[in-house]
Amino acid sequence: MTSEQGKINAIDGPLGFAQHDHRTCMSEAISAAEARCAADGLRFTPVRRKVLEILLQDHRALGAYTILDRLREDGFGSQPPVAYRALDFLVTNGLVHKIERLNAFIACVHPSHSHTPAFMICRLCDAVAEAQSSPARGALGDAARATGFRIERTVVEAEGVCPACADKADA
Amino acid sequence: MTSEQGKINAIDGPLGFAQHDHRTCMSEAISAAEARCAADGLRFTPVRRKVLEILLQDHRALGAYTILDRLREDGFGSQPPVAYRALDFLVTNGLVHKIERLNAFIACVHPSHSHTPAFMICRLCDAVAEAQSSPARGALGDAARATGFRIERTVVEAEGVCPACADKADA
DNA sequence: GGTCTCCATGTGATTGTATAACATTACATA
DNA sequence: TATGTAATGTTATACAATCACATGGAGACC
Repeated sequence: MTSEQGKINAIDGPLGFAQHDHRTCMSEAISAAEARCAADGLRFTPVRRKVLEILLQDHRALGAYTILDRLREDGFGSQPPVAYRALDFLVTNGLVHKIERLNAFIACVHPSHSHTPAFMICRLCDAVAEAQSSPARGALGDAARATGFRIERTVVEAEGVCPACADKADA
Repeated sequence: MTSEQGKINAIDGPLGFAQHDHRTCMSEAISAAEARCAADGLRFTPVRRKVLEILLQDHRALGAYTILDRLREDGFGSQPPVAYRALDFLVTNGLVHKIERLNAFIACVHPSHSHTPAFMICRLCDAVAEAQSSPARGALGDAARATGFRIERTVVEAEGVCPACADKADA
């Protein structure tokens, strides 16, 4: 992205740690989710859509009760299971990821293809960036094979300092 | 280290899924913790020792409130901060690890040298085995370098089925 | 020996996260 | 319209974590 356009397009802050055009990003993600659910015979109901929208709007990890508050503001049910069930659906179908370290949830940045996500979490500003990982190919995979453990799912989360916060610290 | 008879001398890799001599394992771990604290000028107080003993006894991940119950049984304070503060100390100094996926804690199997632990968690019996990892050397490390993210700590946890439970399923 | 300070411990209260159990509604389709 | 199923709603509660503040002991210092 060019420097001039970067400024213009960077209306809504970082996707992970980088600037991006947020308006199109959000509508595209919703469309992708609709397509995905239609293709797989899943029901993209109002609550589920709303929860995904909430997560896409902020583009950061939100706790379940923050999500619940926003659901209430929009006239949906306000009891915990309402949020948790929607989150379950979205996580199960790869549209949202849970950040275990934060007990929080974040919209997936490329929900189209199945993947093994890894996350970088800034301990100063709580920004979260999604990356790829393949932990089953490294030392962990070796250990699993050696002991006969069958890996079904992995959690890979790195905690540290994002570029923006590192710059601030320098200044 | 000198086990009297050969029945269970299997001090092999992932302690979680393998048999091992538990009595010596426990006393050795406590001694190691004592030595470590003495060397670093840390206070290995009764509560902290007790919490480590509780975790070593079970050799599995325990929730904070389970630990708290056992502390109470042994005459220690019974309010959450008592357990959490001891756990903070033990985690900070590498004697105990937190399993984010389970919101639970487990004693480290080799607290002597600093390391980047990875865990294999059986979703059927909740057994946890500790292994080594080096996620900063793989795809995650590449992503971090590319974006300028400075990794300080990583969480690597694999969920799946342990050998014992897989055998049961076959039978 | 005093006393001061630091740190650990203890307690009560509160906030946040997650699920159990059950009632009701919406929807497809037979 | 009747029926089965999935989704939603509600109450209540269990589990996880932190805040605020009081107490007490060990060591440093005069």
